[in-house]
Amino acid sequence: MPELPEVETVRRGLNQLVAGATIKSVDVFWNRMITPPFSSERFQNELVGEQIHTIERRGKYLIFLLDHWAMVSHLRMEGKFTVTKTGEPYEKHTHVVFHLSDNRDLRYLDVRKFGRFSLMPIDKKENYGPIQKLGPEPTTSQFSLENFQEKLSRTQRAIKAVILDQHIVAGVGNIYADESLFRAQINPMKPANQLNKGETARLREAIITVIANAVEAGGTTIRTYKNTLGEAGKFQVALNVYGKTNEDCPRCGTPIEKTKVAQRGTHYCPKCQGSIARYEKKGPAG
DNA sequence: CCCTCACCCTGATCGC
DNA sequence: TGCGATCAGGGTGAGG
Repeated sequence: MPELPEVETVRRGLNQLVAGATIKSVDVFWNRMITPPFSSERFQNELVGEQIHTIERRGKYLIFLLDHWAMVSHLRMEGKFTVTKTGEPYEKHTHVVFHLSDNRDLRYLDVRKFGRFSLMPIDKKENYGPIQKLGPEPTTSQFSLENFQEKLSRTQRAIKAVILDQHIVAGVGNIYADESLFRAQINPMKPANQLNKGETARLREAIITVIANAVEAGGTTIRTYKNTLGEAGKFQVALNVYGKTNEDCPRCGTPIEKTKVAQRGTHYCPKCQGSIARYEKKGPAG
């Protein structure tokens, strides 16, 4: 499940492997992967002869800068890139193949077919709606405390739902949301507008630190996948709560609990972060 | 505007 | 052993 650190790791790998290469032809095997306004047919045709100059990232989006086009790629849940020699048998779940002029393929694999590609004219790349709407990158210089505080004060949604919202801050997904809230010792269900100034500052720092540490570790690898870009991360050894249900909290030894917040599996320490009971909606017991 | 939830997909795992 | 139900969750869009 690629979040910012995994996508950044993929970006670095792609820049090493395919920057400078030229696209000879493109095969799309799952048409829905290519988003409007362009059909998959147009997508394939427009990319012929384009050189890949560099690959950028914004939030969880990859942006391939070509001669005339910016190709935006989102890996969603399970998207992966591989680089292989042309002619190697396609692995299962191969949906898009960029044949390069140097006898290699850049291949896109995605078990669940959630990933998406789209094309923007290079001079209008800033107009790509989904990226325009993103919140700041989670770095000290871009993610200001004042802006974060202002956003939190305007909603009573659960704080976890808010930090997963890409319009508030870009790049945080389910793993790093849980880890950041644990680090800041804040309950995931706490209404955002109930965080005091100290908690808000702590959470901002936690998000910045957790993401930066994960980028440095090359992301988190839950399952290994040979020869796949960005899947040799080491951050999983640093996880404190994500996927640790019933294991001892590394801070206080209390068993980690799992619940659902904003339709997402949510791991937290009931002692360090407090019980969720006081935030649960009243209703029939069950 | 604010918020919740279904949907898109497949594979792994769970309960019986 | 089989088999249906459930879970996994990023982003979008429908609808309350």
